[in-house]
Amino acid sequence: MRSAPPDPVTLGRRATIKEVAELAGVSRSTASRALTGNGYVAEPVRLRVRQAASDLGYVVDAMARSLKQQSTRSIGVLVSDLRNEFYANLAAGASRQATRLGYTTMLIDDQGSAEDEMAAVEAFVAMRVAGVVATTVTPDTTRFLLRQRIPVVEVDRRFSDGDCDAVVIDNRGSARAATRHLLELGHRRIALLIDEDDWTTGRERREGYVDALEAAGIPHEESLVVPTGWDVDAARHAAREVLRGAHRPTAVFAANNVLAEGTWRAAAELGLRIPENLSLVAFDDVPWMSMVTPGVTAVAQDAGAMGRAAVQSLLDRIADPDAGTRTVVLSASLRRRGSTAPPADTVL
Amino acid sequence: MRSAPPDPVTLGRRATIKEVAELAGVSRSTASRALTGNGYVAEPVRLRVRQAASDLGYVVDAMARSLKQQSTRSIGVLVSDLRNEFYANLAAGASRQATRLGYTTMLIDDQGSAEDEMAAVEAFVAMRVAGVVATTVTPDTTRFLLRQRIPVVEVDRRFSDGDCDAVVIDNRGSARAATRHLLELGHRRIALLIDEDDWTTGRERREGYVDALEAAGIPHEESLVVPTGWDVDAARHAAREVLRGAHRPTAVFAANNVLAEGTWRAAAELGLRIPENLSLVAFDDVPWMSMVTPGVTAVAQDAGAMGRAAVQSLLDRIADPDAGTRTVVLSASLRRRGSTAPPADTVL
DNA sequence: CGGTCATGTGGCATCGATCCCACAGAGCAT
DNA sequence: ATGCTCTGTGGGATCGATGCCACATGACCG
Repeated sequence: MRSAPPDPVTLGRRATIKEVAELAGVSRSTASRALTGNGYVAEPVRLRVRQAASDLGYVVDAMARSLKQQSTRSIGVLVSDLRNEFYANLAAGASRQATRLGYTTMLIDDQGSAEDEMAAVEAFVAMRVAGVVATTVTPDTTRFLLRQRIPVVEVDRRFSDGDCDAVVIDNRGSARAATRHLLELGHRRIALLIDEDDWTTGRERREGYVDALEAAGIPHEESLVVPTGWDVDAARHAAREVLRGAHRPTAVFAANNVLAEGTWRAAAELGLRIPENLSLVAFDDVPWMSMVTPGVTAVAQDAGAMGRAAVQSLLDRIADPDAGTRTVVLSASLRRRGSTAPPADTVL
Repeated sequence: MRSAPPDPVTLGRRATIKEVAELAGVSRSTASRALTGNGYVAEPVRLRVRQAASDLGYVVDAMARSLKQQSTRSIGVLVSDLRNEFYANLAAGASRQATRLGYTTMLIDDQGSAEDEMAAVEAFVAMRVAGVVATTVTPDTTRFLLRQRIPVVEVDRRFSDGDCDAVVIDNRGSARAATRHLLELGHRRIALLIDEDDWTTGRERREGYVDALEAAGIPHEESLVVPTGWDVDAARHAAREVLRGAHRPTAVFAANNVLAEGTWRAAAELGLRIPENLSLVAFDDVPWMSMVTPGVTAVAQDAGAMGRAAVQSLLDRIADPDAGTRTVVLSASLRRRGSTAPPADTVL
């Protein structure tokens, strides 16, 4: 029976700073100073300690550290659905920015459910995260975190106006620009396909649509605002209804990428050619919109930038907890593609 | 000066179990038992403690708990690029499964960089995660974690054959099926567009392609295997080169969704009609492939299922650290769409 | 009435890292 | 010599929750 040398890394338990200190022949205090760089340590001692740590494969126990320091270097990121590219890009931007600034990220996908969301933030509180970036679905979430004195940045949509920082895009202005684009092409009957009204995103997009119509002196026709469910099929059915009639709109403004997909499929099913028979503008540019023929004109919001900005805001807030709350409004741009053209029966 | 009642939640620090115990008029031990449910507590006492906890907004300190218990209920998930839908779906599947099983997730996007990857796993070790699910880019990552005695499950690609559990799909078989589909349609000159060979994914897809050709008795022509970079532009250029010649292939098998996008764009630029002038099969089905006309025939792998399976494997491993390592191979299916048809000059 | 058991409760050490404080020794000026 | 500063090190309390163990109470039996 060969006996392997007792390798503290491969065999025993995980090394602690006490073991590092013993191996280096110093006290725990000195080892701690040598490794963290806080306080005096003679150079040769520092080297000895570092060597011992690496020999033992020592990695600091973040639990013990933050218990003592009463603070962590991690933030919580909460999104509604990672499978949706918008949230995925948002999360990626946030996570990378956090890493860059020396924080680790706890990311939770709450599936858009209020219950899961509350469970998620409880986990964040338990982990004593330094702050949270979230696309919430109820105002309770932010309220709960603020009661626990944990800074929050709401992203994409606002629920707690003024009570916390936020990062959003100019939904109203972008929706107005998209609608104006259609008006300038000569469209007069423009349908708005929209899934909800409770969040600032939906409400503001609708307001922007109305703004543009009013500015053009066009009466706001209630039947052209089409409420629908949140998934592709619901949107497809709703679009089919509104596009079937003889007096159908000449253009559709879809308030998000899912609704745009539904509209696109409905048009194909009805044999409507885009843009000859129907113009289409989408809110939220996603890859398929530039892959199809013709490409879909869309409002492009930079989700990654929103994530980065949110983390930046959060860390600013952590650095100065008493500053006034701030809302960062990012701009979005309209990407013109082939799906929008003057209506067939119009001469400009 | 009005003096507000001293509200422990809104004002002071975060409540500790000691404060809960005092408010309930019991000892810390009893409070702990009442809240965790381990050990005897009389029913009225339990209620009093729970009430006190909720009055104070008490949330357990996960740091202190896991320091004491020497274990955590969180796992690390490491992916290469959240902006890529494949990884986003994988992460979503993993995260949801973990939540379902009572674990929290630390998710890190390492941008496909070996350095970031090592930093990420150091953070995981520091947080004392119970295990890690990762799409790694070097064998070092897994090795490092295993040395720290942290269970690892490699997903999508394997680097540490046999040393740890893994969840992959049947790349070779799926690539074989995709190639065979083209052969059955009558194609004989089939190009393979591929970006790398170092990972098991690329290597196995290539092997599957070769398998199918050999089985059909078709000589493997070296010039039809086209190596390219990893982004859309590189793929587009490479595809343009191979599709330009007179003696061009009648079909292209793109080894992932990015390469398929490049091929699609190159074909459009060259005025090649799909499927009349060129058939296209992709590995990894993504939404645009069913939005464009014609739809793109593709091997669909269920990334969410891979994430779920990986977390399941990880928790199995945590439950039984000494079991033999296991590799779960998920199947993928070929979705036939309009982009594949018999070559123009062939009569079947 | 003493002993045993079941049911509850509290004291206290413990997890690992940090950091305040005390102190040692060296160098230097008074 | 005494007092002072500067550099460097170690002792020990501390963070919050847990869970072992000892002990208290009451019921019940022999």
